[in-house]
Amino acid sequence: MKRFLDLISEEMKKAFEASGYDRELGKVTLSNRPDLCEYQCNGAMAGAKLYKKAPIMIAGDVAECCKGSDVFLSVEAVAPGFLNLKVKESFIKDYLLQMCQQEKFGLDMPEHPSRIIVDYGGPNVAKPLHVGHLRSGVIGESIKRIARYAGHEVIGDIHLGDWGLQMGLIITELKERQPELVYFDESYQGEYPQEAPFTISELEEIYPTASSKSKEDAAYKERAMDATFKLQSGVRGYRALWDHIIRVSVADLKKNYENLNVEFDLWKGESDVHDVIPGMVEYMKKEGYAHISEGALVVDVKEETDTKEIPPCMILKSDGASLYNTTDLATIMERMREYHPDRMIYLTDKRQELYFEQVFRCARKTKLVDPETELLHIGFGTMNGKDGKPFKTREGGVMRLETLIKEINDEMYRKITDNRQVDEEEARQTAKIVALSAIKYGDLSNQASKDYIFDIDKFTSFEGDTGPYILYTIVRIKSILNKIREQGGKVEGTVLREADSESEKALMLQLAGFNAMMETAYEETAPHKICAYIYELANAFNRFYHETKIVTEENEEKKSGWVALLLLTRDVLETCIHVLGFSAPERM
RNA sequence: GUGCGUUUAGCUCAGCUGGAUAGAGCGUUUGGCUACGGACCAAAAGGUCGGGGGUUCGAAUCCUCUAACGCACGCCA
Repeated sequence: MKRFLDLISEEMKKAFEASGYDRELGKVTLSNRPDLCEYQCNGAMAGAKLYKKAPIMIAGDVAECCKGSDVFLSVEAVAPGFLNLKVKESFIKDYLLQMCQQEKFGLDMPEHPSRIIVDYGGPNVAKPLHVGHLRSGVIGESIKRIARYAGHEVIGDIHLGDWGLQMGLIITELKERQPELVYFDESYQGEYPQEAPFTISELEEIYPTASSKSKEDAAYKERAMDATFKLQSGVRGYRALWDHIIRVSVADLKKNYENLNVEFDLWKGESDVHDVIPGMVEYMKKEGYAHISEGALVVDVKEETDTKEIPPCMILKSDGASLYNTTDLATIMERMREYHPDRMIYLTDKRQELYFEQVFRCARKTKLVDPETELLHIGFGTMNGKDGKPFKTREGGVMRLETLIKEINDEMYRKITDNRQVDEEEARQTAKIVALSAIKYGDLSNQASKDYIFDIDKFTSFEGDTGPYILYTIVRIKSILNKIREQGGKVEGTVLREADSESEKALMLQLAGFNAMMETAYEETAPHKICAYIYELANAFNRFYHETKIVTEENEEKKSGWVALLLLTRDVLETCIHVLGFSAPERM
């Protein structure tokens, strides 16, 4: 279905053509003077030079040509040459009627859907999720859902950090503590136990302990590196321990991500490409892409047109070990082989921008990907505290994600139960839903690439540009619809009517912009545009609601039209929050 | 040093790819509850868009210089 704005532009272009001017001048945009008009066209001013004519004259000609249009209620030529447009109520109604009948409110599906892999830039196993992991999960989930809604095939891969020195450290520390464990008995031939010899909380304590020990004690670090080597060369007991570590961590990660409404299709990690690395390295050497520089194996990725220095992409360290680059490149290679995606999107902190530039260039140069495969890095900014510095606990440590979520859940529960009687269980559930909207909307309503201030008070507020305000609006609509049902009124099967007030028309115009907004959000991978849209939609609805008595309306036809409008507003809002990754309760 | 990013109201942020009087929210001030949910609505005050120069009929937006802050620049991820 065509965009609403394109239809209007089309009409305006016809008028320019009919008046003897270039039709391309007829581009229409949203009005930036809502007090004067709904839409505007500035083409007359752009054409003034071309036709050596005063803009107002051109505008006048075009306005004259628009008389009797099915689209425009009024077209005014205003000094110095603006064309101020208002659209006919019947035209808007017809557009919304079509929108209701079509799948996805008239959003066009791609002719050739893309296959997209979203890489969430993997948390490390055995380390608790902290606030730094929030953004990649929240933004990644939304980008995934937006792309799916736009008709593409999306595969989300958590891409765990499960293969480096960290694993050797954990194993070493375990050995220190429980050297009698069967995993360390190299002569052992039997089956290993099913149960892991540690819990998730022990694991979370073991890693930092081991990490700090290795920094102070060189011999300890030596043992950890040896353990890493043994693990990677497939020593049975070490592999069995590793399996336990992964299983325990993944179970915990799943629980945490579930709380955030974030899902992954693939739980792959760095370990999955371990076996293909030697072949890839060999290939890069054989084809002459890679060479030794300062002892390390590198691929040059600088280009003639560069204005800055791009260091080479390192494939192997001078000790022959692989590194992050190696696993990322091998992962790209494997993904091409297994899925052949059209596009890979990486979500990480924006500080890794240069790194990904190198890896992407290297993947292209070494032909690991096709020339048309898109590689996109979305670098997001830091989540800061109210002081503008990276978010910390009151004690100054890194805050666990679990803690943060719990704090917000509790705060929301307090607000919901404040001054009213609510069922405890229901209040807890509602608090959880509303809290999630607060966190996600707070994050997504900012541009991803910018740092933002995580202000709990602001995000959990029910007022202003917040998640809870959006939910409140949805719940309010549901409440009205329920009321009408209770009174035996008709809800399903109602049909939209022409607007008969300014606020109703404004609401309808906002709804008509849905497909254009969603297309833009997909193309620009910009969830914040969806937030801005639903905020305006919620405002438009609340304004309309405030001056319209729906339930008590006696003119049944009118009432029925309003109910249809409520349904559409609710559905569009719910669709939008769904792609943002949260949902609305029935009551709050 | 080089490159990238940021700089818009007291605070937190938009600004639809060059248009009219630069918009929201919070906070401040004022008005609206015999409530389809006042968790709302209406209104006021508040801005040399970091600074200079340029392109243009027209610039927060494009170009250039400059300042402050942040980040990144081969064996971490």
